[in-house]
Amino acid sequence: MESQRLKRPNIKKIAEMAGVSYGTVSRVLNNSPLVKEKTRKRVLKIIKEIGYTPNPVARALKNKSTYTIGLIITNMIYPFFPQIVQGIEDRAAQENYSVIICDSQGDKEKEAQRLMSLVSRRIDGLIAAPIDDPENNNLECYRSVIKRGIPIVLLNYYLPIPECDFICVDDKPAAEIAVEYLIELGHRRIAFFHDVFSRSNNRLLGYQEALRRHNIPFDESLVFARDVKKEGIRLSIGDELDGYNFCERMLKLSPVPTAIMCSNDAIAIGAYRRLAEVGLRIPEDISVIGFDNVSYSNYLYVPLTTVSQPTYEIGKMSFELLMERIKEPKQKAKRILVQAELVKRRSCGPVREEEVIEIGKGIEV
Amino acid sequence: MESQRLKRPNIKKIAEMAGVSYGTVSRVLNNSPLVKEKTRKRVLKIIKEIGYTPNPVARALKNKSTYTIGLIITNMIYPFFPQIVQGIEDRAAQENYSVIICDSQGDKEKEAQRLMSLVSRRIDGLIAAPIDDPENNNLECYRSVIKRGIPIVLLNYYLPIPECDFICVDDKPAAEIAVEYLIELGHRRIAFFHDVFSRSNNRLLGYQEALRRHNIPFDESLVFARDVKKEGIRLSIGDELDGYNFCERMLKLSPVPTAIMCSNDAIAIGAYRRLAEVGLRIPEDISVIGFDNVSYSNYLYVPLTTVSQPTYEIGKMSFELLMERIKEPKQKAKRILVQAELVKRRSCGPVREEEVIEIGKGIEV
DNA sequence: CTGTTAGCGCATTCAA
DNA sequence: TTGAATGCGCTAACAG
Repeated sequence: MESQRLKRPNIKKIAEMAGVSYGTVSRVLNNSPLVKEKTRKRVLKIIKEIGYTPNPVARALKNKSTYTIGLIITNMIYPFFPQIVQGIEDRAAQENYSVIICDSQGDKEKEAQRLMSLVSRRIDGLIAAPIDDPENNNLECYRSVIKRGIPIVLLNYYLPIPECDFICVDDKPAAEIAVEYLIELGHRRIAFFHDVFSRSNNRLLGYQEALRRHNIPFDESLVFARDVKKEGIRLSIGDELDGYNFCERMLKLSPVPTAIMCSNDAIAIGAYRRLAEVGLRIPEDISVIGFDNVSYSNYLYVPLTTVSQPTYEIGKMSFELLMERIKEPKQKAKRILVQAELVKRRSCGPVREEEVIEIGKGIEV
Repeated sequence: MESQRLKRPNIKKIAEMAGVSYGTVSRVLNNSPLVKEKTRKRVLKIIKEIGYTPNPVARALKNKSTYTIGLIITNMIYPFFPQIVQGIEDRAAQENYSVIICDSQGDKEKEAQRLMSLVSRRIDGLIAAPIDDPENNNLECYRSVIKRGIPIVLLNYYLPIPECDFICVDDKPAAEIAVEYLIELGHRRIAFFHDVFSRSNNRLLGYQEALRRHNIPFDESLVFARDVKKEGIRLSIGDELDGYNFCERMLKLSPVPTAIMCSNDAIAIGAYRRLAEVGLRIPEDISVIGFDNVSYSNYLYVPLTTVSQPTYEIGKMSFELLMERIKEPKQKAKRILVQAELVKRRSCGPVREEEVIEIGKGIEV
């Protein structure tokens, strides 16, 4: 049963070798000023010589702090997350924290299981992107984490728990700026392609706000979304297909919209594909804007204008938020909205003069 | 200094409430048969009532096993990794293991630092995708991990440490099959676009092997690679630009190759872009094959034929390899090569009859 | 400044 | 079948 781990030197061994008590070694390790410089030097020398590192497990048992945080995300595959994780991990490493990664894969049971596992592991804090579904999330589980005294920084999706900090990109103005850009180019009939996340609702709000500001009536038939009731909540994987399908449906509208605002780049690339099949040129016939600025968006056959989120930075900030809260557990919860930025490339152009778009001369498929 | 953690019930508390000694509670927790059924029931009831979970920190201190593994990868952003991580994490969770994630970002110092941190945390094992550079890796650090008695499963890049297991996609035959497919379509002048990883050397080998088998002489001028000496080893980020540049250079060749084998999809999309600019049609004028089968590859303006690696499965397998080794530390190291698969889409077609390709009628850029 | 010692929560051995 | 006691490696309080 006992694992085959090698016997590692411990504090007693060091003490013995240095000819001091192990309390003294502990003081050296913790930079206590109550050690004579000479003794400290001697102890440090021995420590270096045999490559001793204090056992964090024992330390954690004593201190009730594991120097470990949990990170739970909805899906690594979604291109938003890897950089976030990178930002968190990088910042955490600087502070000697380790990050336990958990991927709920959008599955409520998995999320609950991971949450309990993390709690039982005595993590010092949690950064969590909860499952983005108001009707089917693990709110109570998250509450119980807080009740256990473990601070939480929420990412992307807010849960109504007053003790939690929250960080997210400010989607509404981001989308608003993007749509406004289209309007300035003369577009008035702008479609909106939706994914299943509530964040894209905020983007929709931004879209509507931009229209309102320019006195363009909101036309619900221009908003395309997956039918969650029929198809169930699925993760973002496969948004390309959604974009493709939305576009197909959109092209049956009359008149055809002259621009599309997509709630992510995967949707945009799906739309691109359908437009190409049908022979519509971007941006001459139709303009497209994406969201996320994924790496390939600049290399589509027409480089995509898209909204860029500072993902690495968000990761870094969320770790810093968590640190603050670990240090000051009682401070008022913060809600941080990060500004995104419109990256203008070639997929948007002035609206066409003529209204009628001819369809059907496209690439053979 | 002491963190504000809530006092959690411990084994003594349970014992007290159940009216037994805490040794008995421990036995219940560890499914010892030396407990009367009635006592067990009573104890379990109390445990459930107050939601007690044993403290894994204390347990680890006692058992010398933390039920934690380390995972170190070269870069989350590289699309290969997220699914690997997902596979590992998912499988680990099933076995009650936690995964500490580390991202070296291709930086040798970071990798060394993470490695030491992981070791000092007493992880039970390590899955590592080491920095892929024969002249500048942390071989000695990895050796010292092994010396500490911590087993390692190597991912992607083999380090000459006999105790390490190894798992990777079998790149050579994968590329070979892809190139063979092009040859069967009649192509004889096939370019190869390289990234900076040693794995793509194996793909190059596969390319050469396929040529050899069909008596096509290898022409070095058809192989395009970034000049690592001049530009330094950089991570895969930005491969799109490489693909674009390679393609630009390739198009100056005379005669222009009729097909391109790319060592990843990002390179392929960059090549696509350049081909579009110049008005070359895929696959009528030129065929393209990628590698990785990233999610968008099916949605390029011509769906990309590409080599698909079972990434999630590889993650899962690497965890299982590690488990085996933790249980049987002395067994002979395994080296597993996973087969990849060619996904045929629309980017490849029969070679053109005429040899001369006209360039310059492309999309205005 | 330094040595001694009492736990942290648990698994396990030894008695009973 | 159960209780008592020891120690895992460390920190911190106390005593000197």
